[in-house]
Amino acid sequence: MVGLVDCDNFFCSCERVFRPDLAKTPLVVLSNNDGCVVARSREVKAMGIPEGMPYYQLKEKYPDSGIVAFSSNYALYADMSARVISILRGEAPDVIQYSIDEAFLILEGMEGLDLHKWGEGLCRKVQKCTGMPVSLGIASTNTLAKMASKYAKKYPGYNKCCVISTEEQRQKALSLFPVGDVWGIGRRIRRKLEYIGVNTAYDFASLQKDYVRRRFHVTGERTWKELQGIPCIEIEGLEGVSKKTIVTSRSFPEMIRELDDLRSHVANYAARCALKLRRQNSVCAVVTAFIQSNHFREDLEQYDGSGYHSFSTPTNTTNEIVECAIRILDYIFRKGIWYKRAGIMVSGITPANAIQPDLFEYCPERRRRFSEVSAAIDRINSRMGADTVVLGTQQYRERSEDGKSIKFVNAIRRAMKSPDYSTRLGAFVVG
DNA sequence: TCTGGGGTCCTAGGACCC
DNA sequence: TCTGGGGTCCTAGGACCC
Repeated sequence: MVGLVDCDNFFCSCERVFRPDLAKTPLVVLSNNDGCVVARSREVKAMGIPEGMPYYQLKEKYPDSGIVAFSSNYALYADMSARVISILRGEAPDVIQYSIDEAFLILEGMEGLDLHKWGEGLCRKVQKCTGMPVSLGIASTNTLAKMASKYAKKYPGYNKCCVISTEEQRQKALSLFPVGDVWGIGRRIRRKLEYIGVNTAYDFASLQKDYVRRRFHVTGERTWKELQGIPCIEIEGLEGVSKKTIVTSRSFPEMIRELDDLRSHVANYAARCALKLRRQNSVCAVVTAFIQSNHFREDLEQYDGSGYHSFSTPTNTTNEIVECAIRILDYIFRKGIWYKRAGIMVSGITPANAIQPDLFEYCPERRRRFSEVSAAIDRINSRMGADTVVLGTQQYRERSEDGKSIKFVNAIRRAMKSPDYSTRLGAFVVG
């Protein structure tokens, strides 16, 4: 059997752990730049407010709702996630973290145990030790465990833990479950299925295997099998697995038209990608940069530009990746466009300890020096705080009216961020 | 005025190889 | 005029997930 632990309204619950006064208050957490709603408390969901609603629309449509909004506080969420996972590791035979707020539990060697009772106890313990409310689904496959966790979340009668172990339970669970809520069935496939009269997970599981294979390919067939109770979807954990592509991209709080300002953003995203590469001990062979106009503003000229560059010898140094990104930016930049978003992607990722140098162009001395600079930057920033040391191009400049003085400013708007309660002592110092 | 960010896998089709 | 068979690698686009 496998279990799936899912934190309830994770981001909102993180905020509530340190603000118990908001336990019953409708709560939302916003995306970068306080753009749109990315997490909703139970009360907000009950009001029918959809995920992804722009924050300004929320304020317009629900002016007196008493909804409290938070900017996203990723340091807090990452730390709360680690706390929950560490409790799970102490209780379950094996734990695979699947996302920031979910983990699969491999429940081998627990035959004969009352799994429901065990699960209830586990959820209680997580809540007690971390303050995080979680729901647990237990079944014979990952897809069924996911389904069970949704039942556990939805119906208080399960007391946070739902087990699907008998054939009878499986059939009942399937027949009451909307097909679009099945893990692996997204919007597109749901529409196709509903068109042919398949509305529940039970309907889907009742289709002929060959038909499912033909219409929905291997991925659809796997989901179909998992619903029958035949495990065939492997889970890869978050930890230790090297990413194959790494992206850093952001929307800007305001639109930008100057190349100079775009450069600061692009340099920062490139530096961030380089850091992520070094953290997983990798190098990349390809850097891609892209810039986009504001797609919501149909009245303005639209432009999506992108370009890439391949290194003859793969690298992870900040200097090289930033330099390369800026060069691409200069090439794809078009004057007169109001830009709203930019990003950097690194790909062609391989282990840093197995670099294949270019036969003719590789300059070991140059590379060695850049590597040392990056290593020094990492050491300083890990001790003194992120971005204590950055390259000159990474600084966000704001010119004064007369153009004489330059001020360095923050790039992302987070007007309603909570303090970093669990990771900075200073968070508790008033004033 | 204000609209997020980061990933993976699969398939089809083209290029190329022997 | 006739024109095989089998395979790999790469890429773009689609679909999904959180």
